[in-house]
Amino acid sequence: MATIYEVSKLAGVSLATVSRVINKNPRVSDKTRQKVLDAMAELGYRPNSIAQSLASNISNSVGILVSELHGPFFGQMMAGIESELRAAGKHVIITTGHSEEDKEKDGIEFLISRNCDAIILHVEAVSDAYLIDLCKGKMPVYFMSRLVEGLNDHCISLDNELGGYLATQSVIAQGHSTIAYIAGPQFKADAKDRLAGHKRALAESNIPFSDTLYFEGDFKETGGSDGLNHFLESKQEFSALICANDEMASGAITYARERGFSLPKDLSIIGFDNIIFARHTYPKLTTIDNPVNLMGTMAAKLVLKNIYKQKNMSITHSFEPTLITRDSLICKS
Amino acid sequence: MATIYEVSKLAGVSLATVSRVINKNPRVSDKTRQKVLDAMAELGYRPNSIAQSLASNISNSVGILVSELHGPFFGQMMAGIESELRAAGKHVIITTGHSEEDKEKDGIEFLISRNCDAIILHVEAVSDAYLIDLCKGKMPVYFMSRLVEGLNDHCISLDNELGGYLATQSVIAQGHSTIAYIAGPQFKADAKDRLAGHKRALAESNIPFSDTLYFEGDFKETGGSDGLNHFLESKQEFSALICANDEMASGAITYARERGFSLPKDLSIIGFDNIIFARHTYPKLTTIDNPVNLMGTMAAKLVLKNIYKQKNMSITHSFEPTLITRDSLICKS
DNA sequence: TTGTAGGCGTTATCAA
DNA sequence: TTGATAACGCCTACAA
Repeated sequence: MATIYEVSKLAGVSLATVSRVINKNPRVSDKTRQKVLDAMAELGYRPNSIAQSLASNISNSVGILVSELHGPFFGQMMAGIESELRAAGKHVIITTGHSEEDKEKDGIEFLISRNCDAIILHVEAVSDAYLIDLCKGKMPVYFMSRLVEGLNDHCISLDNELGGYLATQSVIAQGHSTIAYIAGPQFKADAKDRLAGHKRALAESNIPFSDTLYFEGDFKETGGSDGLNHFLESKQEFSALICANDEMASGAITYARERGFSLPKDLSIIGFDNIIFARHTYPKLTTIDNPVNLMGTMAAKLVLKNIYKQKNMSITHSFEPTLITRDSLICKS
Repeated sequence: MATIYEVSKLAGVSLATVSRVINKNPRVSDKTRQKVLDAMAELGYRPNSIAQSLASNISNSVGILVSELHGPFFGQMMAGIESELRAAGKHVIITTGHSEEDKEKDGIEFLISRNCDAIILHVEAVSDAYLIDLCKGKMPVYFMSRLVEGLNDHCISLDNELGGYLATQSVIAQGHSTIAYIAGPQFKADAKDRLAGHKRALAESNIPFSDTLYFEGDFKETGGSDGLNHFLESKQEFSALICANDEMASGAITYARERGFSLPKDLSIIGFDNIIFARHTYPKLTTIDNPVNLMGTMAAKLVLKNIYKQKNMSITHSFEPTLITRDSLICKS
């Protein structure tokens, strides 16, 4: 592979001049620039990004930590981040945390050791205190889908409490008053917030929150089936089921049918996140939209603005969920 | 951040010695090694991976190009690749090609300019000739889910023809003889192979292939609904529908119900890929399993073996699809 | 507008 | 077993 040195020789100019045209420094005469460009083309020259990084202390890469690489939620998020960053010539280094504290810390270490210019984290298991500490370090850190106290400027987050409220309010509006709730893992902030919103909506309508109609799931399909099974075993009456995410709602729908339910007549179900697949359940899932793709691009813009000093980036830190009405939630008969 | 130089000073040894302990070179006395280790700990030293890369010409990163970051198929694939590579201390740089020739080439360029040690490609739009040419270059290249003529050692692929055959054979075995087929985009090799398998099974049972029962979809949900709509409009009779992937099958299922079908009684449907969600359609989707996650780890192992010279890596280049029986395919009544 | 020279933090080749 | 010292390919004052 040709180096800057060979280009300079062929073009008959100095290293510095070649470097200038590579970096689009305007202080080069058009004539010289053309000579250099020609030489680069002739040699098939490509800058060595590693050497650039070492010399400039900028790696043009941003680290991303997500819980999982698969799954509709993270897919949308990564797609949003990557497309925005890629368009700016930055690349993403992606790793996973699997929602486990050790693995998340491990992943962060990994990213830091890779000399990213910044890292965007979707962490769930690690504590706020740890993150606050992390932010004191040299590596710029940003958070997706998580609001860390005192670090608002570093966060792109969804108002999960409002989403939880919206879901429950919609259910109540359809005349339901016996409502089961399958929550996400309560060590996850968004799961906790959604539950809080649920309780607020309940309280607002003077419906007591009942422990026997509450189940803590795992945010996966199994959480939905396990939860529903739990409620069914307990012989509680309920006409609606709220799931803290769409995967659990899918699991619940599938399981409900296995148990002989006719949906949505026998049971109304609402989800959360509006993953792509939500419109392909039967009945089509009524859910709360989580604009995670948009939030991904926003996180990327935040990095572009703060780290790479790009202008004209208007940042929205906080997003609001909205109700998506489909067929799985109907009036209580 | 501390450098190797500061460590050497604190430990009272030379740069070279510190470098040796970093690289686990055994030609260092235990005593010296300990001194160095202590110094590193005291300074919180972390090797600068960029400098390492520049000096050693190894970046410890492998580039991945997938069509999309979202979507159940690519999620599984990336998860497989990443977990295997990450365990070996390598990192992945992920970018997208969107199944468009220009963008795929662009992504490959991008990855090459990033000095990856190798790249793993899931490309669909680019020609075999281009890939063969690419392989002549300096960058080691591997292919996921695609068999390039003459580059078998570089490929991890699925026998799509067999999968297509299996699907159709299963449908025929259930007594169906009027069978509609929604294919994937025919510029994609796997879509073409699946169709070939379909035709072979048809021929084997002396069922003529009918153009009027063929539709070329887009591998997305819309392909399923569009295709089914097309067949319905054409007033053809058919008792079974084969979709070349699960997303299209989902779309078809949803659309069939909108058109008043009772599934699977009125229409049997089979998919391909066995994405996670396939068990949550209604009826649960009978499909062909595509072990893409496993194939991802295999691609990673291939790189680990060939590029990073890891031992004990047994490689399987070719995978076989299997039938997954659920509820969407039943006997012709 | 262009060139010179030092430095970025390691690895690797020789010697010792 | 250890230590000098020259790469690695590029950026960036500083000088001209």
